Amino acid sequence: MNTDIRVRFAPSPTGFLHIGGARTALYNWAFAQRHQGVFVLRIEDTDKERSLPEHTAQIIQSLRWLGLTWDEGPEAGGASGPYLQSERTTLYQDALERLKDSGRVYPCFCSPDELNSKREAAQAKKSYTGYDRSCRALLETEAQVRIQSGMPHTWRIKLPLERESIEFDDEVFGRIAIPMTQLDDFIVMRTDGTPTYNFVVCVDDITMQISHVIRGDDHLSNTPKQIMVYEALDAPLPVFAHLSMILGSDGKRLSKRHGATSVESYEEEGFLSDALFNYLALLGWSMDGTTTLMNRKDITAHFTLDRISKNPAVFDPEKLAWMNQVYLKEMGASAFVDAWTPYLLADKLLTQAEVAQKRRWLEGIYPLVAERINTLSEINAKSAYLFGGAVINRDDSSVEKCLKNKDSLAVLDTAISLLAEVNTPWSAPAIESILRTIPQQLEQKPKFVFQVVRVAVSGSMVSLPLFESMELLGKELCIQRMQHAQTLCPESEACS
RNA sequence: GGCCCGUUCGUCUAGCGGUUUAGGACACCGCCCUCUCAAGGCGGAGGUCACGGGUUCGAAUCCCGUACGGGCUGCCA
Repeated sequence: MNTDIRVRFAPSPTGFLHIGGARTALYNWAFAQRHQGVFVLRIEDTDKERSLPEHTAQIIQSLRWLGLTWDEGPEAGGASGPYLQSERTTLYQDALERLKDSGRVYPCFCSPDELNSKREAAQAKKSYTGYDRSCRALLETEAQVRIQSGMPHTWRIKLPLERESIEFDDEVFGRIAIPMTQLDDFIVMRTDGTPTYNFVVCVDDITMQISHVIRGDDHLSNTPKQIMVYEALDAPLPVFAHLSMILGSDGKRLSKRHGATSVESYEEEGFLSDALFNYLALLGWSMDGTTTLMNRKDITAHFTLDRISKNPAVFDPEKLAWMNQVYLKEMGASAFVDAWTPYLLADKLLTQAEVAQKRRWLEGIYPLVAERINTLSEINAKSAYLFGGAVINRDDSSVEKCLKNKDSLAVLDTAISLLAEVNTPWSAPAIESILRTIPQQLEQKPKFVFQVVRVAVSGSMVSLPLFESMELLGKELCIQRMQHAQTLCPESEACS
């Protein structure tokens, strides 16, 4: 393991794992894998109001499901813990003390109201809205007196005013330069003694020795501020790589109104971890412009920061669906049945014991259904008729079109009598060769004959392949269903 | 308002000054296959590379503007 390469994913447990967060985690993970580095999971739970332990559990579950395992973090441990920000307060205190000792921060006694009115005034004049640094001019003795007297105060970082600009090289965006005039002496410690985000994130990344900060580009503009913290703490700068955001189909930030946004919901809808992984990897990164199907190994073998796109990417559910089918068709019968089982149980199609007992039979459904679905959640609807008894629900319009025909009864009569005589193994090819004799026998079109049998046996004009379905149903059930279907047919001309 | 960033088929992208009549994938259309639906095979349509100026023998590729979109500008993260 290359311990010089250390990356992290730092979600706030204020909700489930978002698709965008998952991609950020994935890129960090892939980068760590590529360089045999260390992937750290850190939970940014400083927002007491919105942070919930169950959200942390949910995020952890989603990361695991996607196969994004971490080397250090909750449940994994590690030498640079704790990995919950709420348990790291002494680290932030220590860092602040160091900044006080080195004179890189100063106390600010301006009240929020004061600050607000200053800001509003500046806004009205359309001039610089940052802090005017009035408390920076305070004599240290005066500041001490005020602190001693218990006057509420924050601590602000003392920016190096002599600098013209702060510049850094982003691995994705290239060189970024921000004029010093755009930066202010931002607060690092609040009146209540809690540290602010731009301070904590730096202390954490420094103490965790993060070498590459790979995160959303909403932090691009925050980076210069954070560089100031690194410098004040005399810490070496990490490499920065910012990821543009993921958008919905309308070009706006991906949100609830675009449909599912949580990794959890994609799992529930029956997307495969491998497929979501592949899709997310390609949402903003490409290996060569032509390869679209890549497994985890392919991705980690080729993943480089310089091939990450600067453009925001629109999340395309249709392409994900297509990709999921590709993976469904490749996963194999056994894995398929395993993945399907929770859905079988949920819809009470089978019990756990029946699943085990009928495993081979269930595996037989795989090749029929895999190329007809996009997600696991669609399997039950497509295959429900394979689970019923002699009497099944039939789709009204299918009955109308196929069974109410004057020739339907004759078709079923013939089919039943021919199939009843089968004493070779009940197989799809055998069934097919028998049924194929009916059209010429009755002088009907093959399509008509097969559709009548299909509706009789499956209940619908649209079903999985007919002969294979009949094989799976077994001889008895097929005949019983056809007999029941006959009760829905009008009397044939021959009989009337 | 200020600053920062982005802009190649509907979508994801390839492209890093000449090999480009801009390539691939999803979606779309047509044909073939066919017991339905799919899947698969073959083919097609779709981009004045946001726009306008430069630089250059030559620009999607470099530079400058404009437009549009996004981010930051909090004692939120």
